[in-house]
Amino acid sequence: MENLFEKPLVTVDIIIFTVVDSDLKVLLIRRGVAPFKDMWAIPGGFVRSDETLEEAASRELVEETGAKDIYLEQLYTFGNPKRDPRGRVITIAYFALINSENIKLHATTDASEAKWFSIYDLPQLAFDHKDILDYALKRLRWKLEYTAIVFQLLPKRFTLAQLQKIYEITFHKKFDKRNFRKKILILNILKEAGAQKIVKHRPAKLYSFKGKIERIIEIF
Amino acid sequence: MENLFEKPLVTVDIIIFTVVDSDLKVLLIRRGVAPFKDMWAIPGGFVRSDETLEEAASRELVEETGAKDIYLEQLYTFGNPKRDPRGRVITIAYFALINSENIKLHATTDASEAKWFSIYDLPQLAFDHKDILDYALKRLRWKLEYTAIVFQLLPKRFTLAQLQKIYEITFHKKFDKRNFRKKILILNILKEAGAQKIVKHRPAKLYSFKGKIERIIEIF
DNA sequence: ACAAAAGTGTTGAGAGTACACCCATGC
DNA sequence: GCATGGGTGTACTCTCAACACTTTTGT
Repeated sequence: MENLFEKPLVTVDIIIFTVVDSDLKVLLIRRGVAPFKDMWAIPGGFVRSDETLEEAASRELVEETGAKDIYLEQLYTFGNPKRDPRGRVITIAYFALINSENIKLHATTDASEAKWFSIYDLPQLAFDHKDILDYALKRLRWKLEYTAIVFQLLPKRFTLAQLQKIYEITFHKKFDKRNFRKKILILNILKEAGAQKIVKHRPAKLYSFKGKIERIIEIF
Repeated sequence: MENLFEKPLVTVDIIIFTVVDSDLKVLLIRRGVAPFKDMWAIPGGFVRSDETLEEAASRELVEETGAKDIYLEQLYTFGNPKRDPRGRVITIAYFALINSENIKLHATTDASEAKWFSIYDLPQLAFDHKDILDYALKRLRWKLEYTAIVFQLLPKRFTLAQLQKIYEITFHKKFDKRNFRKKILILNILKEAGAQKIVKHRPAKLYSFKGKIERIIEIF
């Protein structure tokens, strides 16, 4: 009866999404220890007693990617008593969006153990991490549809084609170019920011996101 | 350094909403012990080591209201290290929707200590429970707007006026009767289910929700 | 001149909004 | 017959989806 109220371990896991090479990717790490040794897993770690959950997630994010000031949002808390064979571990999952520019700057952390995987071509995952990832993907799609979160996946200046590409990748379907551009531009959230250089075809206009990002994302 | 990784306590808290007397209400309990003795708080309790988080929430729900098979959904996890003055307590908040019929059946649990409060007229709350409640209300509004969750707040058979009333209460504004009815009926999710009796005016048609509730609610 | 991607408008269908009167019942 | 809430239709606006050709640049 006593251990019925035993304290669980509490971790945060972070699903880190990015779009590179026309593909939606997620960062996974290879486990060095049992259980699930050598399998791929979502990065995470224990919550320290002096930090908030968001601080814990943010700290793990910096440890894995070196990237600071990244969009981070709490996803869901997974607490099935059997999810970790070693004992009760409750994990608060976060998801993070990082743009391809930041990746290139910081891809050097522990490179032998961390790798970007296409969301459409995943290895087998440790624990219940496949469920967590499925949930994260659902949330990402929803957020792209109903909020202005997409700009977290883009560099400061981008073309409308890049923007459209992100939607096509995450929703796994094509959109009509004219309708897409009309829909975005009518929102009046972009401002023109010069033009591409050094391309071997007609250079596209560059845009940047006008609003304070926080303001628009707060739809939820 | 050792207690930096001390295990936190983990609780679930449940925000239980209902609509009665043309008002949106939430169930609160009066605390019998310090800290915040005699203040009102969201019901909750510790997660046992053999149960899932949802089972813990469901168990607390039964303990507070006696009601089973109630709609329950995970809301958010609150883990600020200072949220409980006694030490680190992480709480996974759930929210539940219960219809007024069920309330009347089970309002007898520990009645001196539990009470329904209008969401628009709340007492001061213990801990960070006001934040949790604000968050729950946002989620409820969002869900009402974009999912078929409203039927969880209604008895099996209901009138369109009752349905409209719930929207007016939670969004705190009036809707046009003709447009509202058109919008609902065109969705083709209701079926007629007889008529009211014993009313002192023209009796309204009763409707019931056609779909499997789970199917439609899964929008998120 | 050709390859490659950028850029641009119109039409039709459906959804949302505004708005006011008659109907069925109990007393 | 009157008080109470129930029930109904139309016209306008706006948003969304379908659809194909011209423009600019580098080679």
